[in-house]
Amino acid sequence: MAGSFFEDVYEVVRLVPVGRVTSYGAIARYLGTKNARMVGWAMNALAGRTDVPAHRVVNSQGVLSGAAAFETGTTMTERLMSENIPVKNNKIADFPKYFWDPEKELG
DNA sequence: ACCGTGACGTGTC
DNA sequence: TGACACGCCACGG
Repeated sequence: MAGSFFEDVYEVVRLVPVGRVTSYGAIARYLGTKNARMVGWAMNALAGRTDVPAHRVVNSQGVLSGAAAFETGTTMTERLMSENIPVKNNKIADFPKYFWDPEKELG
């Protein structure tokens, strides 16, 4: 599958269940890289695409650090809210409750 | 092959 | 708590 690092990232993001979120660092560790920035960078290249649920990826604190990359500054928040994920001030409330760890869930 | 860039993470002050 | 510095590495030019 490893066509490229980006594709691997996208594939993991697609595996995130509705109503759940994961973090850049979690994806980075799952893919074996030590740099979460690579994941963030891959997500940046995703701007405008709808075939990957980019809104389900936040930073380690549950903050929607990539909200600015969406259509509007509130698009990411609204998408999460529509999936029953509470967002307050660009941050997910009860983040640990909705966190989905690929390494733990997928193995 | 070198350089700049970057939706992060963690440790320190 | 909050702000800052540094490490990490894939990709395009």
